[in-house]
Amino acid sequence: MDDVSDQYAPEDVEASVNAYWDEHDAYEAAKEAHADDPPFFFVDGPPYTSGQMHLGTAWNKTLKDAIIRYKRMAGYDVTDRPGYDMHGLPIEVKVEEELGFDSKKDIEEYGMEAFIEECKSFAERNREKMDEDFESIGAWMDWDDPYRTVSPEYMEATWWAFKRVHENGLVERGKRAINQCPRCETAIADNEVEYHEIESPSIYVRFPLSDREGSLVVWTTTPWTIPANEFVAVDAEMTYQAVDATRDGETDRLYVAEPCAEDVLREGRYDDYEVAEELSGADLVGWAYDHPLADEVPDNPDTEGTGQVYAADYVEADRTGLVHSAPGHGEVDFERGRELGLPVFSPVAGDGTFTDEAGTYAGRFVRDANDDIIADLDAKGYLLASGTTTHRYGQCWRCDTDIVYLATDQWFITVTDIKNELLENIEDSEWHPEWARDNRFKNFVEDAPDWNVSRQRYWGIPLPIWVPEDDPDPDAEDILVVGTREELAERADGNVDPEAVDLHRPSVDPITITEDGVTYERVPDVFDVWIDSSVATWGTLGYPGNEDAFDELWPADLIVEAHDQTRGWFWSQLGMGTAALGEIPYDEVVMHGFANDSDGRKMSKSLGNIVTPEEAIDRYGRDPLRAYLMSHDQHGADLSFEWEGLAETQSTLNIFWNVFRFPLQYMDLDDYDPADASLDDGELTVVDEWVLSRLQSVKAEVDAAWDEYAVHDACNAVLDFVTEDVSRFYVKATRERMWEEADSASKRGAYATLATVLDETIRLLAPVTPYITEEMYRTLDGDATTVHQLAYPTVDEAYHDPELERNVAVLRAVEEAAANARQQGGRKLRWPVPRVLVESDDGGVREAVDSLADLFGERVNARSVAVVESFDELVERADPEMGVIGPAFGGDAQEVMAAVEDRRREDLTADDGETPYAVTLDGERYDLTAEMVSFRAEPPADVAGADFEVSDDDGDRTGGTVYVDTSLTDDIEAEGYARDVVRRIQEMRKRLELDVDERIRTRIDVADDRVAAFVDERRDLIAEETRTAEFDADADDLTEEWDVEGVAVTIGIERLEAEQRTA
RNA sequence: GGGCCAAUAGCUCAGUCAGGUUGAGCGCUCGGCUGAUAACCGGGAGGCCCGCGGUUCAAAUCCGCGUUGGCCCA
Repeated sequence: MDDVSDQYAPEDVEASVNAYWDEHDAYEAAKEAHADDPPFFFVDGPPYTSGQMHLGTAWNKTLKDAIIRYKRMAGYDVTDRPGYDMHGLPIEVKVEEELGFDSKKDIEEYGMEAFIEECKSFAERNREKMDEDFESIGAWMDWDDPYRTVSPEYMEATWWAFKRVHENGLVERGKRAINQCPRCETAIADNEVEYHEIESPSIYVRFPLSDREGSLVVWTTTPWTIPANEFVAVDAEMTYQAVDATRDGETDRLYVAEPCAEDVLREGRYDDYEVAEELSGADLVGWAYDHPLADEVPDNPDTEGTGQVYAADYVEADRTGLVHSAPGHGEVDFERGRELGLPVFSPVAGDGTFTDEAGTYAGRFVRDANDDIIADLDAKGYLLASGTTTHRYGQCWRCDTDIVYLATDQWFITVTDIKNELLENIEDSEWHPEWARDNRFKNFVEDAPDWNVSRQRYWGIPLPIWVPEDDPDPDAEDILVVGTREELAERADGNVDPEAVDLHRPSVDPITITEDGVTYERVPDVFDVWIDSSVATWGTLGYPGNEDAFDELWPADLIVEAHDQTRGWFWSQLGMGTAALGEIPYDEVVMHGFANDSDGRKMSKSLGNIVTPEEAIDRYGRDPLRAYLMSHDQHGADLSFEWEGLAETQSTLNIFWNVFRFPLQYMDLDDYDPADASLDDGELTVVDEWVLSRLQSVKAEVDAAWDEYAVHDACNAVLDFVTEDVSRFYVKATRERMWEEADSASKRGAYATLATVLDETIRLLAPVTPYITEEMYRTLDGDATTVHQLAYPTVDEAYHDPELERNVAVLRAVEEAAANARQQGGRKLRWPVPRVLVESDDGGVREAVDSLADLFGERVNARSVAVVESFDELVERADPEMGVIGPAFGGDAQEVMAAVEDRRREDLTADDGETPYAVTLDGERYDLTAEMVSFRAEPPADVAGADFEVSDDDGDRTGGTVYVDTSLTDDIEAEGYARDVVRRIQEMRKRLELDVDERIRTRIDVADDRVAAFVDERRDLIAEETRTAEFDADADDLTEEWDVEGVAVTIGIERLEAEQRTA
């Protein structure tokens, strides 16, 4: 116990605990201790291995770690396998950057296999770094065996699932409108598209009508989609106008929506116009027009149905009210085109260049061709107006390249076919907070489109789809989907070793399968990386390779992620779980928030407001950071990171440290072992009983909080208990008992109580602050290898006494008021007061104080305590009412006022009963009416009062007033001065660094004779309190002059010779 | 453009579901305590509860419309 540091130094504690954990395999011990407990299947949402830990991931892993530690202590065998998401475009893009690549061509030239190797080693390097990061914040997970999405077993889990999805009839190949990143040359999912403001062309184009005079006017920001225009959409309900517009003497007939007419004509710089006709949108349907770029793009399908007006629900009265529609370049256009049975024309390649189908524009990058297209339209007289506009536009989430919308052939999981099942399965999961599921997640799932799972890339899990070699566009029933490596080995042409095969590209690419005379080859695509993590619940268990664990554990009991995962992992798992197995793969979800900067803004490089976990740990330590993060709302609310808040948390833990350290030296002196503490040994006082009861209440509160995974409530309840109840009240009330030299039942009771409180508090906080609690546990007990293998404390009703808790709550409110009154009376706590009166009209309050009167008297340092319903010594003093006195007495009013002011009621009361009150001035009597004087009740001289307030059993407020009599007697002065002297001697002892029990020689010279007499009178008390063996005028190891209440007191102390030091 | 969440003391947050005198911690300031002492405790100052409407005897709380921030979607 000697090596417990005076000051809570997180870095020292954490370093020593870390070394201890390593040396004693504490993590393994904790796991082993609960190996036979019922299982708890936690699944780690795999972080992506493209970067290092930031504050948000630190929060996430800390929360998971706290829950895992708690669950373990609560008696579960917890699955704690961490995971890493290691495939995907983001890593490819980083590696491309490292290698200086610009396009897929560079990759092909470098060699696919070499490139994939680079991606793999990049992901592995990052993973190892992240292992260290997560371990560095104390996350106890199975770092020796994380699941990695690149491992053959894990990849197999996706194949297996996808095969199930196919068997369920939910795999489909088809043309869809997709987002294409022209740089990465792959389709990207809707949720991989990020939106930003860009400047684009803004053009108004005339589409000349075929069968009548005039033109339709459309507006677009993507001139490059006009070559693929196939129809114009109108709102059937909207009113359209035929407008004869005149410019430079020429008149054009233009068709636009009525609300848009004026704007369009202004844009077209027409001088004048006349409305020739009004029509509904429905009237326009079926009208044919000539494609304005028919000459330039001869391949644009000129079939039955194209080049016409149709109604569509995506039309708004915006710009022109007529919408240029190109099914090959937009999702809504695509859907409507499909309904109408129109062909899909998308003359753009994956790299964003026009194909040969685009005629004169072939080979040009689409956005580079905008100007030519505009010029061609202008030359042909179809350009009504041309300018620019800023608007939101999608870009690739990884390389920030603006996307192009294309219609290409992709592989889909048709989750829209099972929408109802998805929504039903959501109901099987419990979310914290609830609104995240019922509002946010449900809305998202309702709107979710089919899942495009194919990516035309390299670093990913290859699609396990084989298609007939002579049928590149097969129906779903004509494809083969392989579910396992074993199956691949069985069905493949040629030899495949299931143990050795690397499922990555390019090694799987050449594998063919021949069945029933048809040879199949693998489609070259890889999976969308969201597929990888979507199978994490069984991937974690090594399924399908390992079936036992799956049968026992699946589905997951709990997952824990931030709110961005509604669209991510929460969704992908629901989608995959439902499509493959018909079930949601997790039972409970904790959705936490984001770590923002102190202004609530996102931390970002560009804002320069990033706080790293490393910096936070360097400045304040791991436990303080963990406790700080955990003390904030864990259910969906964002955190605004504040350095001051972190500092505050550290000082809270410092209080915990002090509470822990305080009894050690006394226990040490008495050879008391806190590990053997028993509440049956010694005598429990009312404060002991109280703090033990509070401990039961706190455990009940903490238990309820953990049930909801409200880690913040659990953490704060314990920390509040430590600071508020243990430090501020219990320790203060118990100090003197520990200071007693002789062994006593009371002291042993105090030791046992504090040892019990510490033991349980340590265990209650262990999940959140693992280092400091381990250090404390090792100091106090250390019997088990680690505190984290012990059982989480539970409520012991035998020590629960709610009535006592209520009474003490009243006592504390009253005590606070007494301190206030003392301050008003100018009497510091060290000086006793003759009496304290508690006045309350509430019987419950009086009973509470009565029941604890002795304790109360001690705490407020009062010689006597009285509890009364009303304090009968209050003095009513007069306030003259000048509004009445003035008019009544005229010139004498000022003197009357002075005579009335502050007089006691009985002194003012007229003795003849003629009038209520009277005063006499220079022998002349002035009668006063009741209206002329008001009274206020005041305590008598030397008594100060202060109000207090408490809540009663029904939660209503009640209270009263505390009166402190601060009058002095010789006896009180003597004790006051003596205690002032004691206090100074103690400080000097401390300065000399004397042992607590070391005896001294003391000299006291008081400059004032009266005070000197008081001090002399109490020499015994002083000697006892300061362990003074004798008073000696020559004691001078340390001499100091003090000012005690304005009197100079010179004090000297001296060590005794060695043999005399202990009595 | 749409959905969800948040906005309360200088700062971080309770209180909002179930309407009934806005609380705590930190900071500031004044004081106290003292062998937990580079620790600890008390008093005080400090609030148009984001704004505007509405419901109600009564709104921080319920409803509507906005503003700002966060997340998600288009």
